[in-house]
Amino acid sequence: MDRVEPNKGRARAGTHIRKKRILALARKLFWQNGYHSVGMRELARAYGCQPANLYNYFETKEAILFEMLREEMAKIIEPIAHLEEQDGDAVEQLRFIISRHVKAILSHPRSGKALFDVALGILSRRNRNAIVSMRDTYERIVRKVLRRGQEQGVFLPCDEKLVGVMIASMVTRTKMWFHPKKGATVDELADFIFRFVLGGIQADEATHEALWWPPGPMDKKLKPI
Amino acid sequence: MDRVEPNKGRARAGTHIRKKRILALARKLFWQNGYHSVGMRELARAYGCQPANLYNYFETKEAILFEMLREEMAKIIEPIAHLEEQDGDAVEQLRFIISRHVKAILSHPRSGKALFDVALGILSRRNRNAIVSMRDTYERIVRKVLRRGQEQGVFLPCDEKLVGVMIASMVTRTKMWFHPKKGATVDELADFIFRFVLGGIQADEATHEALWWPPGPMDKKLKPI
DNA sequence: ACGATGTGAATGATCGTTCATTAATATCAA
DNA sequence: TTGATATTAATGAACGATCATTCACATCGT
Repeated sequence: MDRVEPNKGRARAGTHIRKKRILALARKLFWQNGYHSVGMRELARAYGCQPANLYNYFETKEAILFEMLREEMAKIIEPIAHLEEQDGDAVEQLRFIISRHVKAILSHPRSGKALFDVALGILSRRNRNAIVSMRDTYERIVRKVLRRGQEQGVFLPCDEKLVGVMIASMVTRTKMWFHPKKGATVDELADFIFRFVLGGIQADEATHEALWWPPGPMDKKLKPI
Repeated sequence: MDRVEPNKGRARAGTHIRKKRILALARKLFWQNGYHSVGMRELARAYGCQPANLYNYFETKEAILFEMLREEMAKIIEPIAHLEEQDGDAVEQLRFIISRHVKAILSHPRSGKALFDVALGILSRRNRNAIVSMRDTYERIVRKVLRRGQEQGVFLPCDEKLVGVMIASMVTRTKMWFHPKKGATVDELADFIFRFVLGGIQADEATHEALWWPPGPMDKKLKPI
């Protein structure tokens, strides 16, 4: 067991770095075993202290989950925030978004459970709103880029919301199955998803045209939540 | 509260249909609130009996989860099982697979948590193997169809495993966000995903060609778990 | 002295599960 | 048809375990 040796009673070593240490451990354990399966006892044991001590750094267990999710969402949003208003090649912007998103998702260690979705049901209304708001920001940026691409004529007329959901679905799920050891690297995976989103798998151009031109009756109609 | 009135002490009214009633309630509650959040007490209350009585029908709480997942996987696999060996138009077969999968995913009521992935970590090794085996069957069928399409020349040369994962990612995640009330119907959603998989969102044919022909270095290399 | 850091024991709640027991019904021999 | 017996269905109380959390107190650096 990789328990950390805490500075026993040693003050002024920095509350901040201790919080970060605990957060890093929580992130690892929560992703590996799920929020409900990881108790404060287990987290304290990994950190190397008694459970009670954790409450000197976080008010509740939920607060740990919240701060962790906030950090992760920030890591996803920050690199692409400038794309919301900035004009430019929409294709390259989409490539950038997918690449950064995949890297953020696969940055902290190994695979894990579907923590994010479970978490939204655990958080208090206030905390949940904060996380959902960040997710909405991500979705908004993606949609802006998708719309920009349509205006530039490089993307087909399509429902940006729906396409955005599809992209997020594919990217977030990589956490469940991707192992960089075997097969491709993270960069190659991101590149694959990007190209898959752009061009699909269809070889026949004529059928491609027939399917997507003119836009079907639902291309502009879908209203996902 | 929609509690069912059990046949109090009335024997021979059918163990089987009672198990099915409990299973239906468990499915609803597990998807709505998550496995860990739904206790045997809550399930018993919904069914209209004491918690102890549930153990006349299921050995453990995990057994309920397992049977429920087995049913759901069967509902996904059965309609497409014949496609594994049967030759035919791969495009239509893929359309059929996606359509059936979406319908199976969205058949039982409303939205919910990411139950499936969480569940795999809860199940015993034996039960987990059974479910994973069914999931593998689904993946195998999809890959067969994707390969068939490549041989027929209607799909681009690509990694069937990777494309299969992408399709499953998009479809399974619909459960999280799709509401048939607003916007499109289930059929329209399935059609969208199908067309998205086929053709992506790209408008420019030249770029499409450049991106996908010849196949990139990783198109045949990726080895997802 | 004071605040940061950590302990150890205890809290009430909830969890899945077990137990002995009862009521209603089905089965079947006399 | 009746009475004995077995089976199914359900009860209510309790079990031990674990959960997040609290509290009073100790330790140590500055």
